[in-house]
Amino acid sequence: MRKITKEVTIYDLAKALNVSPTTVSRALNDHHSIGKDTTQAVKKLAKKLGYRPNSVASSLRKNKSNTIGVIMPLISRPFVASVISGIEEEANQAGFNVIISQTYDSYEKEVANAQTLYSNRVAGLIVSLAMETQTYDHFYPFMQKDIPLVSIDRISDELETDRIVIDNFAAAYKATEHLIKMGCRRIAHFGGAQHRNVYYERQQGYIEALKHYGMEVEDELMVHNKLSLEEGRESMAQLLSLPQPPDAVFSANDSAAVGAIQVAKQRGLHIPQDIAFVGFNDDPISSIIDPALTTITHPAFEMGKIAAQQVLKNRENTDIVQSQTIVLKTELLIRASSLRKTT
Amino acid sequence: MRKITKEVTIYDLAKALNVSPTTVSRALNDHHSIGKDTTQAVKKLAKKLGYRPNSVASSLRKNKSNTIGVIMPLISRPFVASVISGIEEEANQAGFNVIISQTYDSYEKEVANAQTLYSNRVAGLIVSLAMETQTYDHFYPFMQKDIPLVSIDRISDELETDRIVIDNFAAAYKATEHLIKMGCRRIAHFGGAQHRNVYYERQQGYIEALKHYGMEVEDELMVHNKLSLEEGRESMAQLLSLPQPPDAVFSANDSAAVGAIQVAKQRGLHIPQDIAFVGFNDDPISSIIDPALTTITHPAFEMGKIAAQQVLKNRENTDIVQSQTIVLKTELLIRASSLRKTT
DNA sequence: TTGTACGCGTTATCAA
DNA sequence: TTGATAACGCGTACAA
Repeated sequence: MRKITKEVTIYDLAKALNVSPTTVSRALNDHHSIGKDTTQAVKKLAKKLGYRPNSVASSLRKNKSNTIGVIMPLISRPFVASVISGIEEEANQAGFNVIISQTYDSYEKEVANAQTLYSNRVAGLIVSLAMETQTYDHFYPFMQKDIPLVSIDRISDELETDRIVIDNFAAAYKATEHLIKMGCRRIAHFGGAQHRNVYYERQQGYIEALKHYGMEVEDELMVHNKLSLEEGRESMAQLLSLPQPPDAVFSANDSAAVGAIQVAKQRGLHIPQDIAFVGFNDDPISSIIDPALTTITHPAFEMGKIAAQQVLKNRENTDIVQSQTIVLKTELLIRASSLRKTT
Repeated sequence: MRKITKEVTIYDLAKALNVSPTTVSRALNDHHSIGKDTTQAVKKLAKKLGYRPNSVASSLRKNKSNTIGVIMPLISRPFVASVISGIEEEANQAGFNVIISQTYDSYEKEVANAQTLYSNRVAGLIVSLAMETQTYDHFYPFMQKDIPLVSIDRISDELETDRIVIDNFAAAYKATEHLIKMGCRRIAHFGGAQHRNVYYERQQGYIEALKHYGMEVEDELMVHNKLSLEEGRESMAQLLSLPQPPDAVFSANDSAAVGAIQVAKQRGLHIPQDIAFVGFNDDPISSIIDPALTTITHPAFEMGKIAAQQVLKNRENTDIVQSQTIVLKTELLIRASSLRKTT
């Protein structure tokens, strides 16, 4: 039979040491006003008796927990997993925990998650919006209570928060320009939902590069799908059945690009001679596919760290501060899938 | 200037409706003893006033939160990400949240995470042990307080908890047997740290299969590394420089197998004719590498769901129940990397 | 079916 | 440098 031991509280410590609970509380929190010996004695006894701080009680009293809430579309995406690791690292260093929740790109789930995290009185919230989301009222309670709110990657103009993003437009422009310089003349694009900033901006970067180099922007070469491996395959098949198929694809993510490469290979096309590919994200699969996929690198871990830093920084800040937008650098990582010639 | 609105509490609702806070509390929790009209009126007003339950206060009062703690080695591993999704799905359905923490396979991190989760009074804990961990005292407080504790995948004999695992021995046996039946005669093995059950069992399955088919178990063919892609490469290079290199590799995970395949291809070896490969986990990269990697499928999502179910089931259970071990099925997924002949 | 009164463990406030 | 006291918001024994 297991023994259910009663919890040790600061009262128990106080009694045993003949001091007040206040003193114990302060000692445990390294309050400056407590004598060194007292502090040491308290900590020593706490250790001896196996005292475990009850952060629930502390959170209630302070009306704020030591937990940062995180809402992400899907943690199994390598990009997202890295972002979370970055958040965790920074949060843990500051003694904060992280509650992670997934939306599966559903608006409903996002609303539910936001409410739950609010109920848990998270000290801050880091969000990457669900694909579906187009209204933002569910974040209003956080803003009303001045709970730091930071958007990552997938943001919205209608949601005024600190933002950690990359320059999707520039990255896409660079990717497309690279294909052009490699001699590609009919460049297709796989894009995602256009109401989500990242996909819109990537498509705009693509379009702008084409225009700048005097190439036509053709609707039949701009495909919108869910950017899964499967849909990448389907879209590729569709493009290859055009009277004039493309000689390159710039995909808004790696999964779809990899699917497309698989189809192209099956059809006996030579990559990159017959058709070149550029993806986006630098997921692990991008370096495994053969030929290796040229892609855009994302500083995901860094983005997570900065997001957590912003939350921690804004934590005590009741002032009216302008929301910040931090834009991180991306790089074009050239690999075999697009390297038609060496410059 | 943002307004900091005061929180709406059950007291506010009570006053407005001229009932007691008790009634409000019960109504919100659908307590049977409260009249239908009262309940409805309370809920309606709660919605109108934007009442948000304070789960921190509730947790303190009940001395138990509605949060399940999760400790995993590294969430960016596809297997782990799936497990977490399974946990989340089940937990959310029951109105529970999930706090996720990573150990990065470090013992110290694991201890710290356990303490933090304990301080947060999680309602249960789901753990997949860090590679380093060899002592288990940090889980003792949970057992003492009868907080449901469930181990997943990476377990220990010394840690008596419910367990959700796969039959690593059988899976490894099947994988090795498959290679034998494909005509391989010098089968190497990539294994991980042997004090961690999963890697030990996989190696034992490998050894047992060799023995059963009258093949010799050679030390030089059993390589232990960290099973990363990079170390897979190194180990492969090393094996290929043997006087008698292997004609097959059974790797305890996919990453190392993929690295090995890359090296074999670079050396001009034909796969699977010259050398065959089997991995473990069915990670996304296993189907992207060319030739596609034969591997063992893991019901990761399912394992997560069951783990959460166990936690929820044991939640109110102060009885002395024997800890359960649930073993899930794996499958050998045969792909081109090992298919030397069709049977 | 509803209400009264208390306590969960901690910290903020004010006083000493 | 320390202490007494109240309060955070909720749930529950007990009473009505």
